Amino acid sequence: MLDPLDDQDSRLAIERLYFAYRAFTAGPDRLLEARGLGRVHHRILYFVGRKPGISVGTLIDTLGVSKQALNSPLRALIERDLVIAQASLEDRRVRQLSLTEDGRMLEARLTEIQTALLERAFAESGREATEGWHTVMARLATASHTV
Amino acid sequence: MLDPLDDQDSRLAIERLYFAYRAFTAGPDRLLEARGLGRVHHRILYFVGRKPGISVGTLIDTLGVSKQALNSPLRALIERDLVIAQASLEDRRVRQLSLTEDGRMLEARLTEIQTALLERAFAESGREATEGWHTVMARLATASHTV
DNA sequence: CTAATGGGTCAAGCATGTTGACATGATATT
DNA sequence: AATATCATGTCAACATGCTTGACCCATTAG
Repeated sequence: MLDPLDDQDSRLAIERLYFAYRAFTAGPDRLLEARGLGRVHHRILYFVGRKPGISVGTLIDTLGVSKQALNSPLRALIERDLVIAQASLEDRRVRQLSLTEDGRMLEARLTEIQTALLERAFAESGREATEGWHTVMARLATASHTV
Repeated sequence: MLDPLDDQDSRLAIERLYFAYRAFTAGPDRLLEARGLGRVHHRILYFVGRKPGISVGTLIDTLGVSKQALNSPLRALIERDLVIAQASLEDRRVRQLSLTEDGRMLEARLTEIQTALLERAFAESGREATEGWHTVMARLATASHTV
């Protein structure tokens, strides 16, 4: 086990996570802003890219927003031909969302910005540190369920 | 050097950072909401706690918001006797901010929530992983300056 | 004395979120 | 066939939190 962290160490960890996250979102934010898009659009692009054919309802649950909050940015993405909605074959009430070619390109660029940042930090830190990072982050990422 | 990350690994890292940060802010958010306070209030409490006697202008720069955006939440904290503003002795235009006893207590509780989360993840991950986490995060946290 | 500075405040505007209510078409139930 | 339920879309009203612009006061610098 570890020694208990003193106040200084705790705050150091808090600040590192805080500023790391800021750095992590700053790049995509700039690119999105140039197109008149925001973080919601980014999250939509990301999750639709992750799960092509995802339904609107599932997307709402994933993002944790109301359908009204989702509607406007989603419509914007569809109008810009970044996302396409197709009625499901099994249940035609359900609209299945997926990225268009343009959508895939934009999503890839956004993800790449973040990937580059992470990859660089990993490369500079070495394999062991990278593995440690993943170990800790995996626990943190699931902490919300257990608290 | 590391092998270049494939798409899967990159997305895993992105998602871990995303969800870890969500878990990290969820606890304080709940406590703050119960008092009618928001994240801005938290950040003010945090940075004033970090740098007692900090001026309003410096706080504005640190948080990266306009003075109008800072004004209302700061006033709320002062009215609730969590923060106290005193004219500087050298320059009486400058208001030096610090936490009251109540402010220190609330700030400590908020920080403790995050500390507990981090400390637990560190403890479960072991010393080496914790060091690796710090190594990577330190680089990420400063990445914004170099990009 | 005058200009610049630190800070406060009012106003208008925009973005993003919420809840409520209602519409529509498709599927499920009886 | 009639009806209920479901997935989704949309309009409206409202709250919040941010922005910029403009103007104020008190204090300090020149």
